[in-house]
Amino acid sequence: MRKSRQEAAETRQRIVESASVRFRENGIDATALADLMAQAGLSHGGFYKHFASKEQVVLESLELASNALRDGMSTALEGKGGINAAVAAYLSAEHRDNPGGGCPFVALSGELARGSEEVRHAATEGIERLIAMFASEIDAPPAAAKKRALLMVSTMIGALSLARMVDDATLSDTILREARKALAQ
Amino acid sequence: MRKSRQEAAETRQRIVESASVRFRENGIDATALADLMAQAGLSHGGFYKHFASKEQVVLESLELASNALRDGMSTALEGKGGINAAVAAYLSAEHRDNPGGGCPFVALSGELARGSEEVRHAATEGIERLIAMFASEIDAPPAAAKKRALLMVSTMIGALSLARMVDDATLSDTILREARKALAQ
DNA sequence: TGTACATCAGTGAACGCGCGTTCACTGATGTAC
DNA sequence: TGTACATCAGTGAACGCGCGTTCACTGATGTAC
Repeated sequence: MRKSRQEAAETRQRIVESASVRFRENGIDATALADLMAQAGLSHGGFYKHFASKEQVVLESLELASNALRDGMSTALEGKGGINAAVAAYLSAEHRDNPGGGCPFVALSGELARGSEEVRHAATEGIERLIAMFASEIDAPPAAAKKRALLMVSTMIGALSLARMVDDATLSDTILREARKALAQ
Repeated sequence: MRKSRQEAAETRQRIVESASVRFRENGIDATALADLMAQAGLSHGGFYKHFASKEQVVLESLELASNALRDGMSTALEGKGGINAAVAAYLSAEHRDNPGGGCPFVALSGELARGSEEVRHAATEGIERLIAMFASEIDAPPAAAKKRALLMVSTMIGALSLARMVDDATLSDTILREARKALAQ
């Protein structure tokens, strides 16, 4: 049953991808390794042929999700909509309703804050890069731009958190809309 | 070993209190019933003499934490510092470093968003009341005051979430400070 | 290029453990008369 | 007020289950010559 190196590398990538989705959808603790192996089309015993522990796939899938978030924001930022388009994409009903493909810092904030040193470090790096990306698009001296970006990201993350917790669709939409309006340049 | 009705009521209260702290500290899933019963000075078998399920103590402890948060904010709001004092208390290093006694909507945001209908409803009620409390202190027509309060709470929750995830103390402090400055009246 | 052997990706069963929940039991409290 | 009985808060062991992790095994791939 041995697979070629390329196939094995593809399998590994598939596991990380399904992990990054399932973790954001259900939480890290609440996602079993057997679940994400099944999602990747494998039986659960093979997990340890690719990873030393659950912690390791958590780290890699967090990095993947964090990169994907920045890629998405970057695409919006570089289009003609600029910051407003990126904010609108982040604070959209679509993002709210699809946590599995969205911001890991909202979907997993509690678990990341309580995570291991390595997990918190990976989270910090992703957050710093996200902030730097927004800061680079703000027309102000670097220090001021970073502070403004810090605040933008705080409001975006808080608004999305609230919009997901609330079970009242109208209130949830209003939270997103008000945050979008407040952050419009 | 039967206890008097008053003692039993006090025991029940103690369980809810220890649950509300442990859930915010460690997360709901990651907190075992045996843990919070031990915290309340009891063996775990007695849990079901007071509650039908873990879900029930989750609901009651969420309500307790939500009320306690509003009481704290209300005390600050009614002092001479007004909104600025309430915001400063929420966005303080002390709050950041003591999740067990703090805002449940930050400590548990992911788990609440993924929770049962009842859990999400309890969360929504707590959030709406918190927003209404801030709105009532804002000098503007009700609809505008509510929108402004919505935005304030979004920024507060997002900033505290970020400040807790980040492992860089300077960055964490800066996030809190910038949010405080931005929300100053 | 062919051949013989070593490697290792993936399978499926098993492991030990901690969890939520249940249960028989104890003995102090509550109730009926 | 006293007495006899019913109730039930709390204990500690047990339950079934799902989890992360390990393991023996298979057979295709990789390597050495």
